[in-house]
Amino acid sequence: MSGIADVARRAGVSKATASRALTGSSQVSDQTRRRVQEAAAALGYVPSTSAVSLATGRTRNVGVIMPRLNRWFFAEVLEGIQSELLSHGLDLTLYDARPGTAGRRRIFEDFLARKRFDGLIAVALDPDDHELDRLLRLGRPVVSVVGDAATAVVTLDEAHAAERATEHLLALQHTDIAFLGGGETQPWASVDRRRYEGYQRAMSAAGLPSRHIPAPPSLPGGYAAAVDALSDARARPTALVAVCDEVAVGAIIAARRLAIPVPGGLSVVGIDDHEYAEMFSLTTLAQNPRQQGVAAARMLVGELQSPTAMPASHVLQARLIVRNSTAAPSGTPGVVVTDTGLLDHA
Amino acid sequence: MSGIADVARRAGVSKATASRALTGSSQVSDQTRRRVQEAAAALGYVPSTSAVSLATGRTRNVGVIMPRLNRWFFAEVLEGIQSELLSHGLDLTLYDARPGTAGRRRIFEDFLARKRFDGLIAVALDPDDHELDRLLRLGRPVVSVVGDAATAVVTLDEAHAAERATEHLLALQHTDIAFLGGGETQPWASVDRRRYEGYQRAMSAAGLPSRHIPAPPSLPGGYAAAVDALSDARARPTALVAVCDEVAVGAIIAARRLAIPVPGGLSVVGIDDHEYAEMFSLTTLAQNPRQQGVAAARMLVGELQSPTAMPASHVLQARLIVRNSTAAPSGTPGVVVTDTGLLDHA
DNA sequence: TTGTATGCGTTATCAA
DNA sequence: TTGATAACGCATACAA
Repeated sequence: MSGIADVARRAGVSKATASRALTGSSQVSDQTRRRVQEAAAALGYVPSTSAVSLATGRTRNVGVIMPRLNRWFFAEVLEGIQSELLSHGLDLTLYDARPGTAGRRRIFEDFLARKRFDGLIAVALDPDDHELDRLLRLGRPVVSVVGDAATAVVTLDEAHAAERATEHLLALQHTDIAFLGGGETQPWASVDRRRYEGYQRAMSAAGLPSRHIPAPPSLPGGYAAAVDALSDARARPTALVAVCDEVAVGAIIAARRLAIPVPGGLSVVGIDDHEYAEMFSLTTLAQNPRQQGVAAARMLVGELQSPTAMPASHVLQARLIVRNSTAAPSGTPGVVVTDTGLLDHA
Repeated sequence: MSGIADVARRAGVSKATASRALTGSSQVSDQTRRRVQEAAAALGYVPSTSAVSLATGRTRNVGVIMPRLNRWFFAEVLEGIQSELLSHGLDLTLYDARPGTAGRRRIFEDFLARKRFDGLIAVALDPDDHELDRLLRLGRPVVSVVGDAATAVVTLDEAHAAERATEHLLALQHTDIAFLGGGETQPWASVDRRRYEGYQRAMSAAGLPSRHIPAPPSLPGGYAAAVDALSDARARPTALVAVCDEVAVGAIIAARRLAIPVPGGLSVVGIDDHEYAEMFSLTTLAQNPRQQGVAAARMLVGELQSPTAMPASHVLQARLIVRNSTAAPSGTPGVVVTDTGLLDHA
């Protein structure tokens, strides 16, 4: 409850020197600085954030806006951002902008305009033109995680990740490879689209036709779509590139249910290296969303400390982790697929 | 960029009336109010939050503190809180206070003390005495989601939920029922402990011994623990009460891997009604964390609008959803367990 | 190195 | 109903 005036009085100095001693900015003699600090500690002085903001124009707060919270990727990114901001003494205010909701409109029209933050991190926001405009007109630095810039950006090379996932299957001699994920008709999330493009690129480079099986981006979504797509033994592909690990795991569970051995009868590769990937022996292209959060926060903090031209770009590459959900298609000469799906070179 | 002075000038009134007209507090003639509002709209006037806070002492912001973000329960609660706050025009600042970390200490020592919020929502925080003290001394209303009060609280009746889960199995004639979850030695999360107590209560009421199988509170955790505990066919229980659905699903996957039919050879009941529950036909005691978030936010907002004595308590009861992961133990007279696990009365 | 005085953008008090 | 003016709690330009 005590203000800087109290601290100043107790230390026997003016408010101005007290302020200087505590913010560490200007020149203050070591002795008085110590006295002021002791007084502040003794009184349990905590500066009023609103007064500081009003006087300095800085909030010491960062906004984070994302389309949802309850998916592995988003939660991980958020934790990464949070921990990095924490270490800089910055607060985090969160905006949950689910696409197509009134809440999202409200956020863009009202909440962001309050500019309660020094900078903004947008995670997989996929803003439309109007929203992007709003974002940029804020006059605050913006860093995106996932997305195609216009702002500074930290992102996985989505297309390349999917391309390499596909190439992994191609190298195993698969030719009938389907992409599992993405919507049926409604507009795709940009991430899904880019991953699909990577898959297509690899397929056409191999002279093979693409094949798309729509699936909602969740484990149950992948499960349901896979149960459907895999039931017809004659028509089903020998391998799947899943849009993400959750969908991939859903597909593996579906295969088990249909008594299709993985990887003996079906290979599945994901993208993410999700928390569940190891348990399901899922071959995947690993990314590290937590690290992306940290990187984005760090980028923003740097920009706040010393403003630059901005639009930096930080593109990360996924790392292939081969586990036991991928193998050569059955019948491939030179390899034997055992019961347990282990691959033995004959 | 334009302030209330600009609005006042454009409307031809003083700053004071402009403020009154916009905040809607005092008496202003309809005509001037309209003029002021038009001026504000024309200028795109947005009040400075720090100035408002400094003048009023209110931040129009709510703090949310939770021990983690990347679990279904927490993400759902957070989404519920967020959406409710949004509809009241309140901002949300998030504190990720993972137990035992330096970050958590920093949050309690520094961040909360800044009092950037009018009130606080603590989700499954399990604060120790020192932390609780800090929380209460803040001089701001605190609402907990999950937890044993000292603050106002919105919570599931955890013990009763577990008790009913156990009773469901007892009614099916199970006698060898184990509790899956909770730590080996390290202090349990309070939720886990309370659920275990509910299980114990039902077991001893039935004159049966309790049996505890430790498992980390995650799907892979439940899987690993169940694989371990179920391998010995003679020693394994006929039914499991899982501490939560994620652990329950892990156990179901483990059972499938061990070729133990569910529910034919093993019944599993969870608590939550997680996103995955339906896909795995999991019998469970449903709670609605999103709704709990909404309720907590609503409670806090009410308290902010008209302060009361506080410590209200809002205890919710779980709802039993019987799916297909529970059945009578094999060999029970009067029932036949079919291949697919469907229960037929003979 | 320190103190004085002013500004930050509102709301709130007091007169008119 | 309205207007002038004083807080709100701090940082900072300027003067000493």
